[in-house]
Amino acid sequence: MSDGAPPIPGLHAALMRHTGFLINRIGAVARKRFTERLETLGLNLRMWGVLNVLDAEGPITQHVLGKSVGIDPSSMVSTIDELEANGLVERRRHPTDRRAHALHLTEQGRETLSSGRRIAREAQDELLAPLDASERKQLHEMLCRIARAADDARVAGDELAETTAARAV
Amino acid sequence: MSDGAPPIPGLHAALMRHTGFLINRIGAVARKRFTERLETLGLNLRMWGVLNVLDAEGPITQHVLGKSVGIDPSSMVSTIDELEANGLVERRRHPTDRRAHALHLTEQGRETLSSGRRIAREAQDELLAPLDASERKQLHEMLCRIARAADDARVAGDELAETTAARAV
DNA sequence: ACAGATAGTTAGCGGCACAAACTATTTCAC
DNA sequence: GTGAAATAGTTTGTGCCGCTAACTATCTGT
Repeated sequence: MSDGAPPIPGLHAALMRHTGFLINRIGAVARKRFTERLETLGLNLRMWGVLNVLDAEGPITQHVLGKSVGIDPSSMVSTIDELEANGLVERRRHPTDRRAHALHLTEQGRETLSSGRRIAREAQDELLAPLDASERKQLHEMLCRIARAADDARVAGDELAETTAARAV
Repeated sequence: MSDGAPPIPGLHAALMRHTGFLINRIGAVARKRFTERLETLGLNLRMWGVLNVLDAEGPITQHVLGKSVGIDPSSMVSTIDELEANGLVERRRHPTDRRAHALHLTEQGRETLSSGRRIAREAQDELLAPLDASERKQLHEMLCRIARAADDARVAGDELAETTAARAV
């Protein structure tokens, strides 16, 4: 650091070589930045994900919601607790299943979501600043494929585990 | 869930739209998988990063190493502790600065690193399976640009903070 | 020689993902 | 129908990780 030119940059070439490292690192930065911005709305990442899916899917249960956002059931409890305390979501009675809740987005929830979307757009523009429009599209498409494949593998792994467990019984 | 076809996939469209969400999600999956595999070598992610940079940069101090890998000084202590306990790294005397350690990679460290590289290659191939060679190259190049920009912003932010602090004094 | 910066260490906090155990309810097999 | 197993939600606890603050030892600049 005392040398004139920095002998070692913040990101070392030996690590930049690995695509996995880059994704991991960028993901961490993106998460951190976006989390900071969401705080201005009283939201965290999980709450933001919940609002999005809830808006798209109408009233659903915590279980299904958790699957869609990638939150396990126990973490879902506190997430919904907070959202409900802030008046963004309501736990209503499920029409047919008395074990389950039907989660409803409130009007305020919808408003907060739309503010969140603006913040998300800003954060994304900032993150993808080095890319032009067509590159962003390419990147997005490739990431979609990777995410799908990774999720398929996860689901397949789950089913395999279940099958194995069943076989063991 | 009781419907025949799954009404909601593991990754919901409302979230897949956001590139930031995808990067974040994929980063988490990649991290998790790679971490599991590294366990077979008795390594975690931070230790793996340290070995890589140490191999590339020869003996350096913990401070400089931390900057390169993205580990803060306090976390670096336990990381090096573990590596030293496993005989992969040695804390030797720094030739000119008695406060600092000169970190050396041992022969065993080099061997473990090369096993780690094989594991990293496998994990990367698995993650990027949906992409062909030219797409992987494109993706990598774009991610490099994003990571550089993000890191530059971070450094600039640090310097701004320092300047502001200095001005305040 | 003294003030301030720097390298390393220790301790502790807060957030998060995950697992285990529990209650209430539903579903399925018989 | 009735009992067994599965499911929705909740509570509690555990371990990891990144971060901060405080401390000692040493270096640097004037």
